[in-house]
Amino acid sequence: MPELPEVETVRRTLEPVIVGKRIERCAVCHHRALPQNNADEFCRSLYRRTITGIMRRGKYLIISLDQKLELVAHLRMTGQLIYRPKQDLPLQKHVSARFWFENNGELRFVDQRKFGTLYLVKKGNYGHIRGLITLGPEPLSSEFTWEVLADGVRSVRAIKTILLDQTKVAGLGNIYADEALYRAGIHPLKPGACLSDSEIEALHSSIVAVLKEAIANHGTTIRDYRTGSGDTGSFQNKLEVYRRTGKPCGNCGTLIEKIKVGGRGTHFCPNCQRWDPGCMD
DNA sequence: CGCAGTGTTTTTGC
DNA sequence: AGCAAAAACACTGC
Repeated sequence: MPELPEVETVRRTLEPVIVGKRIERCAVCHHRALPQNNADEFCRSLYRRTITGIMRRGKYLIISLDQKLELVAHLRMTGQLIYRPKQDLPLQKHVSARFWFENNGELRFVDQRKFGTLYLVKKGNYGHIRGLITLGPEPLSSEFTWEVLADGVRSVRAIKTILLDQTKVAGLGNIYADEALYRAGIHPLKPGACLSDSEIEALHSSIVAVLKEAIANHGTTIRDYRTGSGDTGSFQNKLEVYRRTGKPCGNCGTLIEKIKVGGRGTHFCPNCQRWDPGCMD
């Protein structure tokens, strides 16, 4: 489910409705969602805490509370964080955790595959959230220049694999890695070290552009992803290669192909995205 | 019915 | 260093 645009959309949709609210009760339905916290202690610590903000870093959501606490969430494949203003959320399968607020309203963590995780930490104490502390640059921040991308790309690994490496760029997943490479006209198997400066510049602007457009469209809903309001996104209608195997490329008409790169399904146009295996010589 | 595949990440062993 | 596979799990599609 959630890559940077989806997590950012959840952040933006939750912010106006949960910041300032006070948690009155909490329930943990799937204890594995808390890899580092005891469920009882977790709920006790959250009792009557007020939400003071919600931030995003890569694919992590960080909900700040008073008493210098932070609730860090990673939605992994199918996690949803949805706020409902009344007690009107119907019973549903796969509820991992529930947070009830004063004066009604509930924030619910739903996760079909149960890979998603919640951590309650003292502000900034991310020591045991390894994926968070090793995160690379935020692609929509000013620190993410094409030169920074060029540094990350210096490797014999396939460029698609590098884009999925969260220590090189934070927040790209399978959908937007494929879409960015298509826009930049770069074959997903091309070794990072083979990219020219102009290709890296094109890739850099493609990454920024596709992420911004996806956020403007509230993310991509294939199946499970929902915004913080429970709505689907719409960027699935604008995908150019992802899940378009066998359909014509919008640029040249060649049929989109699907291959495996680093164990992940990878979609590309064999005509627009070419690669000379001799580039490593 | 059975099995491969799915938006993520981490760990292990080569 | 980098790669592949496996592991968390539930469900869909062929």
